[in-house]
Amino acid sequence: MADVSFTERELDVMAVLWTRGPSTVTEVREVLADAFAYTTVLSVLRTLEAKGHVQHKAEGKAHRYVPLVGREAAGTSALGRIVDKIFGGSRELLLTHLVDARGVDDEEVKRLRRILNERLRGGGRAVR
Amino acid sequence: MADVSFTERELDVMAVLWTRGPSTVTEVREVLADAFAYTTVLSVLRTLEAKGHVQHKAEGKAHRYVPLVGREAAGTSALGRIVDKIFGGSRELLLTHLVDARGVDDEEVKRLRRILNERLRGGGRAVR
DNA sequence: TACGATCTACGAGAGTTCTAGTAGGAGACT
DNA sequence: AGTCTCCTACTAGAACTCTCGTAGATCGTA
Repeated sequence: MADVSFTERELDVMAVLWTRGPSTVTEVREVLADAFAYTTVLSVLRTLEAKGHVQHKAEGKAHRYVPLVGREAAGTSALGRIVDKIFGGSRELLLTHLVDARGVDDEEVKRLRRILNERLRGGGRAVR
Repeated sequence: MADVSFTERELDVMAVLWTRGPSTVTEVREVLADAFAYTTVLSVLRTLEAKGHVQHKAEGKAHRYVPLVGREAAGTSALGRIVDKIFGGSRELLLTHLVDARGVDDEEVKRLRRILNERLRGGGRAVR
């Protein structure tokens, strides 16, 4: 699989496509937190397309952009980098950090634990 | 706190400082996976210093660079960005992803669960 | 002192990222 | 047909990133 990494701005745009689904420039622009020129958003989308991360289909005279890379692939890539470079390869350290973050209460920790339990209860796949 | 984000190469170098501790250019260079010119590594370190992420102290005629930003801060920043942008704010989704990664066996999942249990057993701090 | 090794400071070129302006096409309305 | 609006294509400049070369300082040693 090709490298799936995004620049800051590209990630902003991909985030919109992931949550909203296929969108036009105008739609993406409306969702973005900061105000950018229409052409700025268009440029980012075109760059993403050039890199093969999105694709467009005509819709009237506009283009609707469809993400070709899912959250999964992007997440795998980004998380891998973080685990390696920042947490020295330790997933434990990363998890510790995750639950020490502000705003994580016991309820959430329990939900997280449930995920692990389900994974252990055979919900998870075997090690390949 | 100032923005704690690193470019790819800066992160490579910070990773060395985090694992090895304060290091000279030569030391960092030896640890880096890819072969870079001495001056390349020096430049990265100088850039990091200009941004306030590291500091140096003289040691003989060489400089020893000390990280001013810890794994913690960098991790918080990077993880926050990923949770927000890629996993739509869901730490659960991130964790699911983390344990679905290749190479994660049941033993590791149990270790991770232990971390959560300890956190619940009051090892964790109260919610501020 | 002269030489070689080592190290920093500075400069710079190539490539990427970020932002947005301008030009021009196409549909809608008068 | 003329004009307004919306949209894409193209262009471009400023800033940043990545890499490394060259110059010059310093230290140890012959």
